[in-house]
Amino acid sequence: MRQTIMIIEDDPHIVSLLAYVFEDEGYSVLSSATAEEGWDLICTQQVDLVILDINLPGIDGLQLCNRIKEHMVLPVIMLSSRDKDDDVISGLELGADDYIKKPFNHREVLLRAGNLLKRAPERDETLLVTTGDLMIDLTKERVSRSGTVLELTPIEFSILRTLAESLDRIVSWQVICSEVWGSRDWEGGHELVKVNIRRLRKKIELDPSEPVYIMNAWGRGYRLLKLEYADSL
Amino acid sequence: MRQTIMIIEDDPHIVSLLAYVFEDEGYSVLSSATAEEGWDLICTQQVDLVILDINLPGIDGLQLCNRIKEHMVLPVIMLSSRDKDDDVISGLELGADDYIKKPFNHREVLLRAGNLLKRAPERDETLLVTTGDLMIDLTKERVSRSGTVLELTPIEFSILRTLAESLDRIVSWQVICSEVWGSRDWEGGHELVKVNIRRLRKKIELDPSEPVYIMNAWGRGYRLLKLEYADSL
DNA sequence: ATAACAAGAAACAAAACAGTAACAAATAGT
DNA sequence: ACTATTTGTTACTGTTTTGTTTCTTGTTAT
Repeated sequence: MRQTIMIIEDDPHIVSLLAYVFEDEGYSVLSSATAEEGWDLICTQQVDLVILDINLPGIDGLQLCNRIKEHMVLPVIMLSSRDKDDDVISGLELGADDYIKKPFNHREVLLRAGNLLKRAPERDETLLVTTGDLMIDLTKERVSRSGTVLELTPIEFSILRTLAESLDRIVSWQVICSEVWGSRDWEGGHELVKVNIRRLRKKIELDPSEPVYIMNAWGRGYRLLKLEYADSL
Repeated sequence: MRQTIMIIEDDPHIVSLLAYVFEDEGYSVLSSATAEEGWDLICTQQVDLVILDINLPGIDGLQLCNRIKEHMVLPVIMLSSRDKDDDVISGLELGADDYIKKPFNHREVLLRAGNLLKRAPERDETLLVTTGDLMIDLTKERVSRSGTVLELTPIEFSILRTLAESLDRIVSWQVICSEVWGSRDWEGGHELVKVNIRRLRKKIELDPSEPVYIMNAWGRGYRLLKLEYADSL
């Protein structure tokens, strides 16, 4: 899903420059010359980030920023030619996430925007764990690999959740046992985990005999590896 | 719980100004004039945010930022007198979360720091011990040398952890025994430690017959030496 | 220098462990 | 009640780890 940048700025040159830069990087761009129109667009369209000039005719950028922050969770970058510290400060105090002074370098804008967007999705979807091509949605209890949904049984999912909650850290079979089955007579616990790990691997690993996600740490337990994602979804 | 700001900056005036400002707002402050010392503090102390000068003697701020971002989740604000766009950009590209140019307004620094901390409320509990090219991640239970992961057995790791927790100090074989095996009949304990130290060295030392990391203190025990890092990762 | 002792090295067997498969019991859907 | 799926149990195999022993090398103190 492409992310959308909303540019609110009355200087058409700046708008077209920014639009060009962001579209070139694969973003969708919306723009508006006034705060009023911008607000309407923000409310009706799917917007992921707002770039907002301080100097606007009518309602100014600071007021709009304030309004945005009161009503929604949405990153805002303020833009200003005024070089006074006061503006930076009032902008940030009103909740702006970043502040860039004109004239700006377009690479800097891109990077700062990217920075904010990187962080944004983790905020509301805190319960999504990803590693490599694997996506584990702990809220919806759904697991997918490269987009295709994997059907896990309750116990399989429960084990995967336990591992995902300690992503990249080793989880002993004792911990898995207590997380998945609650208190349980420990006899056979080790075996149980072994067998179910195998069943889980059969479903989530491309080649279960050469596991990539669930790795064994000899004598210590299992670890769901944190992998950087390949560029496929 | 008070949040801790780490300031890495070689100009003592700036350090004391920032320290004053942040402490006044209720933060705890740690500081260091060099990247090396700063890194050690970040690894061993609970730090929530780093303010990092670009110009530092020895290893510079950009390199340290890079290293931090590779190993932990921790917001970084770069600080620089250089006003060139290139610096801003390379700082942000290396993963810095924000960038402030000197001279700065102290309110602005506070607000930007507050912004980052708001977003990253959970403290990443990375307990990292480094010496030379060795990295021992006590949280993830993972050891790497120059970036490559070393596979240690439970006992090997347990010994290394014991030594790492007393970095640069001598640990007797009695202490190793009780840390690794718990209470144990002491017969053969000395031999056990000897053999397993050897096994450990075989894996972590480049040349096990010429150990660099784990040194023997004759008649007293072993010591994991604290080495300054080569600039290789 | 040399005895006394600590540490390094190598080899071996026992124990612990992970992976695998097959099968029985429990559970849910029809 | 019957079938399919899920879950628990047991058994087997090959591998890795670990404790023990023995021998060699190196260090310290007399």
